[in-house]
Amino acid sequence: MVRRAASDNGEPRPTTIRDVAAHAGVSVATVSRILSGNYPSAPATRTRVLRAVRELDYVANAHARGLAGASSRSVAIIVNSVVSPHYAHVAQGVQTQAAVEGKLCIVGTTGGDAERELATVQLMRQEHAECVILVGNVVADDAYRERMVEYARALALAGSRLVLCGRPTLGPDVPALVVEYDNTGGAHAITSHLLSAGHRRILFLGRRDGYSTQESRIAGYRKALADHHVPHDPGLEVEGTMERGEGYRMIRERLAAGPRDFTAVFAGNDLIAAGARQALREHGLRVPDDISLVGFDDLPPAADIDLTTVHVPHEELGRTAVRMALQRARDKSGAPEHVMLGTHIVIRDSVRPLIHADPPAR
Amino acid sequence: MVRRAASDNGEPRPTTIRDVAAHAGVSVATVSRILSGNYPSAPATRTRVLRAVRELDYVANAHARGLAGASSRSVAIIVNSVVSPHYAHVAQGVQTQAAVEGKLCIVGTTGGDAERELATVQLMRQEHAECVILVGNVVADDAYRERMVEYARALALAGSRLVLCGRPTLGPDVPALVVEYDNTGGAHAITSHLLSAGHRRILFLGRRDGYSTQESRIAGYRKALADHHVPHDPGLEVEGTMERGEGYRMIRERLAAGPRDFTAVFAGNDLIAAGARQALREHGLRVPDDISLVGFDDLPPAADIDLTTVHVPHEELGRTAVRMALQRARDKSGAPEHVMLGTHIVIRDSVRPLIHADPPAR
DNA sequence: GCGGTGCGTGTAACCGTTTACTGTCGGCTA
DNA sequence: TAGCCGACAGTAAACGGTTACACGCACCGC
Repeated sequence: MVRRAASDNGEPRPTTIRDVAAHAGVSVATVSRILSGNYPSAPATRTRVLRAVRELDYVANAHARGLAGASSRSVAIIVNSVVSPHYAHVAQGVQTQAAVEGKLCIVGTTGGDAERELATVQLMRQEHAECVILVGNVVADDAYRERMVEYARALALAGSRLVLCGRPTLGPDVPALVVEYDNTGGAHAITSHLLSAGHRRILFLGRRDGYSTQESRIAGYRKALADHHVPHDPGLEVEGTMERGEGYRMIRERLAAGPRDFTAVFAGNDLIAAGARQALREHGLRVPDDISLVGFDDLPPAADIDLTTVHVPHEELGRTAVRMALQRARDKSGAPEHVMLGTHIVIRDSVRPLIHADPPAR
Repeated sequence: MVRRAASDNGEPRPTTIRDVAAHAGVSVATVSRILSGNYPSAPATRTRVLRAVRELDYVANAHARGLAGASSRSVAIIVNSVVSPHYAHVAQGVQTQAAVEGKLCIVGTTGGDAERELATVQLMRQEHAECVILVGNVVADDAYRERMVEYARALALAGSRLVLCGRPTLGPDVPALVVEYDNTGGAHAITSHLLSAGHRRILFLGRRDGYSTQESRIAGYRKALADHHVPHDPGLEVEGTMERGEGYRMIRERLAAGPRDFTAVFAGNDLIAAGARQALREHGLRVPDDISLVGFDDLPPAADIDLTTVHVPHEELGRTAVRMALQRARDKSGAPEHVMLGTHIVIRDSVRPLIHADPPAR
């Protein structure tokens, strides 16, 4: 069947590689090769083809390319939410590196729901993204883990690499790359900072179970206490989710329940710290004069409220994830499988040395 | 050529629709129809096919689908940056609505650069996204506008709809949908709020030229002054970009330049307001006791600093953009082309009535 | 008993690329 | 001058779906 020329019927359609080939008087293979770049071609032909591309305003169809070619030229990122600064910064890193490598960036959100996360991974599987970057924690029961392992295998089979970004591995024999950051070290450092300032009763606000980043942070907190020979009081670890409102609630309830038995607060992230700060202020306690407060993440609220916190290299995390995955696609053997990025504390103005011992009530 | 079965050679590959068809003992057409949903099919066949899909862990190849089918099932959003709360919230809305409609979400970032924006639109054109949502302002020279119009036509030709989200239209005969929000009304309302509290000398912090949202906001500010018969002093309009640091800088420089000649500050957005607030505080001026301050956007920093501001329905903006575009894809005639979303002021604690007239120095 | 109807399914063309395999041609070597 | 080689370019077979068209068959009314 003869192919329609762009002008021979009423309905216009986007120009295809065949139109370009015809216009330049060459075959489609030649056009394809010249556009792909790295094939030998006569300068004259090359010029003719490029001129045809320009004159016809041709852009290649990504679906056809993805179908025929080996690679989809796209990178997928799956996060809890796009508005949460933590994820947004990682996503920014992913997007940046994707652009550098000439890849498209696809995003999916889960709202923290394990079921939606699994569904989104399937979606990305359909898409044959070159890599699927999973960011953030979900509470993982065994059924979830099992299905995720199955999906990880399927992804590997389809040629895309799964990258776990700041979350626990799936197991030794599951094909996945891991890029994480030093939660324990950061928590240790900032707890030590408080301890060095004389604080002994430090309230920890966050999650204890199921969320690996929080578990690591609390581990760092405990280890710092131990290293400084300060007895560990489980009663100082308060449980709450990672939102601003929860920080507010935790402090409110704690202060309502009895006399204050702590001189410093270590919030599991900056959002919680912001909420906690508000509750403290409403209770007449000013940071840092009356009480010291630190957070974790070094994200927007932190600078605004002069919070001493732990800096997490969020964008670098995203960039590294993409880089690792694509590097591994090129060179199966030489590329790293596991990267740990460092963290460091950022000192602002939310900690004061403890002058005289504030005797704990409890 | 006979098609390989999944097991007949060493290299495994993802299962295709043919594998499913073979496994279920039907033709590929039947599988495709059953999976697409809306075709009549015998219950027995249907069950067999679905079981085969499950047993073989089949997922359709999105590229093949996009190539063969009419629609790409994807939605594209192009923003300045993913970390900026304004864009992040719009993106969240887009993502949410895309998920509801079963579409994939592709994101591109421009960093505010017109050239990158154009390149990103081309990228989305390759992708044949069902709609391309452009958010945010760029300074538009004529060359830019001309190329964008050309791209808009090309997008329309390829069957995807361009949506301009909170940015000026491209012209009457350019195929594009527009969804915007009431900047002028919001600025008018919040300026009136200050005026009603007795303020007469209100410093405006923001951009005057080239950025349509800021231009609309300043127009609302001026109109409110006029409506309240307050003389307009161009000297009270301070020029700066939309970052936090700029708010800080503008206030610093203003206060350093001479005696304070204003009793309230209207910041072009909340970020600027946060920066301004810090500069004011460092200058010994407390908000709201010594000076009133309002912002625009109602984004995260606003609640933290108790800022009275204008609420912009960011997520709704994103959702509406997707909904409009897809609705229009279904029904070319009946769908709206232009939507204006309302804004309203949110009163917190950053404005105080002016008790006695603070005589302007200038 | 026969054409009509409609449901359910199969056949195969097509979507727009990439790329393995062939072919051509000019120039160089022996 | 024959033979070979390398540089370019063309032919056509994939890639994995969707869907127009054709077809078989059960059931209907006459």
